[in-house]
Amino acid sequence: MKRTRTHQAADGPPVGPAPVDEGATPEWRPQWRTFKSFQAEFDFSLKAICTRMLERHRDTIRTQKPHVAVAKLMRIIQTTLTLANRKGFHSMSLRDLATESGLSMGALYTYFDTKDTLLMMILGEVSSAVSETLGSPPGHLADHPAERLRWLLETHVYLTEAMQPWFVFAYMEAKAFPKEGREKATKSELSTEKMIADALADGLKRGLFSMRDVEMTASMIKPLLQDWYVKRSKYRRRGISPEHYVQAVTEFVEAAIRCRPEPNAVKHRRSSQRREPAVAEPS
Amino acid sequence: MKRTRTHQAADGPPVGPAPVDEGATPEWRPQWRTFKSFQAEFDFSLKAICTRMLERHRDTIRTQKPHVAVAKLMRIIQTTLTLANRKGFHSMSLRDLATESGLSMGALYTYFDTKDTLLMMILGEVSSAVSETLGSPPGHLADHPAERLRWLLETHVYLTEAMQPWFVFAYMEAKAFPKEGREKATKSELSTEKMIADALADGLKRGLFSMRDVEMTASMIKPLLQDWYVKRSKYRRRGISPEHYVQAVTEFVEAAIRCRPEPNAVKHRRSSQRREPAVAEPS
DNA sequence: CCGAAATGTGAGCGAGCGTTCGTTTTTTTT
DNA sequence: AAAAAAAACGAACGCTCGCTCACATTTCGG
Repeated sequence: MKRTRTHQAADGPPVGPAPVDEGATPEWRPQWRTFKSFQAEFDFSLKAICTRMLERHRDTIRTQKPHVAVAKLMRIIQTTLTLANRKGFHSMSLRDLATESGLSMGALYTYFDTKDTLLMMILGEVSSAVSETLGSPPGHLADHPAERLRWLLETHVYLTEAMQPWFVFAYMEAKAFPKEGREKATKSELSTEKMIADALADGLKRGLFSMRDVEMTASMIKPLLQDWYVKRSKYRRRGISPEHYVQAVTEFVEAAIRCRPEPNAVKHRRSSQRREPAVAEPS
Repeated sequence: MKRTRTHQAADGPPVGPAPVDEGATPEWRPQWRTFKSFQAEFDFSLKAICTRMLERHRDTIRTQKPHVAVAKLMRIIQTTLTLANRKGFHSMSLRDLATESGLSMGALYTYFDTKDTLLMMILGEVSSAVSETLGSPPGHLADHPAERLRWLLETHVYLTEAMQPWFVFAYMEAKAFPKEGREKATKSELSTEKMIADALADGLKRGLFSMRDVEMTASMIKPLLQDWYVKRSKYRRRGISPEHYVQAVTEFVEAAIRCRPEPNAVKHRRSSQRREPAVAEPS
């Protein structure tokens, strides 16, 4: 009812590495990835994550057969995320977890030795997912801060979309982490902000952006990215797709830092329709 | 070490209702309030809040003498906010609370009949503080959406600064509210967003702002306001004052929606120094 | 300075928590 | 099909929780 449906490539084929053309200029490169294309590149399905989880904790998990272990882990983790995000991790009892996941109390303890270990296992997957995806931006973006900024926003939204319950979990339970975990969370949080700040500083130096304070601007972009997963249900209710949100945030940020297109850089779509006044959508 | 100290009126006398002039034009009005001026207008000290709290719960609080009740309430609430914001409300035991606040278990129960009641009492003060301050914007802003938007951002930041632990508490414990409270929180959250959206829509209609989607823009401004109290310690570490933050957010938002000064409206300071490129502050 | 009203106290209650472990069930190997 | 290995089970344990209540202490008008 409210959908404006302005995002462009959505529903189209996932934009891969570089199928030349479709537009006009030869140096066109498909910048605007879709969530689908992200999913094609990274596997953050429950199964894939639990498989990695098992490998990382072979010594503590007492179940031998991998396929059995992964299957059970999936049930445990799935249920944990659901219950914890509803009532909080501390309020979720292991009896609840056992009942809902269909395992017994004893069976649970084949996969972790402490409730806190379960928490840390989940947190671990979140933080390694962050460094796997955001840690190594494509090299060809090194000299293009505007593109790199977009890539950061896009990747962050898509990652947190793929692992939404995980990120909500990490975000909400962060203060209860056993110190070691809390520091890990803070560090990862700051490193994202640092990446944004670097792109901003770079663009500022090249005269592409304009802002008063780089660090401050970076720390205002961060909550925009977090809002996507923290308030996911609100956006779902309003029918906002990940692509739609990426576009909205990108436009908002680019306008705020007065982002100008790079002179001889990759061209990005949307440049023609960019400055129209737009129509109000009351209420 | 990092402070840039660009905010103007700070340290100066609190800007009251309307001491004409200081600039040049006669219709100058001091728009940029300080946190101090906010505090002069509203009393959100612990004592004041606990006094209101007592009045609102005279029937459930069994202590007769008001000054005794307020004193004890202050100890209880103060301790609750501290402990709950450190470990979470559910992880805070009433024994902890009793010890830290210097009361006995039994004494606590003179002030509430259930742990959940304590939670709801705190939430109640937060939500009534919101409606008291944000609920009635000064009438003279009715026809000036840009000024109204600023007033909203400013007031929100100052309110949450004055009651920071309260807001963190409400934000973090929201999902554990006994339903009634959860709905209240959601409703108040949405009403703030609605106020922002109204100002945006108004400005758009008058041709002062430019944005693609009003509702979406409003929902991106909200997290910027929440960040102030949720990540308060980060900003404290960096030496950012409330005034500084208000300014940064305002500039960021106004640039994003391409806010233009209203033709024949109140003039606002800062317009001269506004569009300079600024210098990077690396790392 | 008394005595009644108001406050404060903290051991004790049952419930529910995280965790363990002797046992049963299932699976695999022989 | 029997024996061995692996996995699942869930009652039981010690502990902490929210909450109560019979009693001790303080307050204060007369």
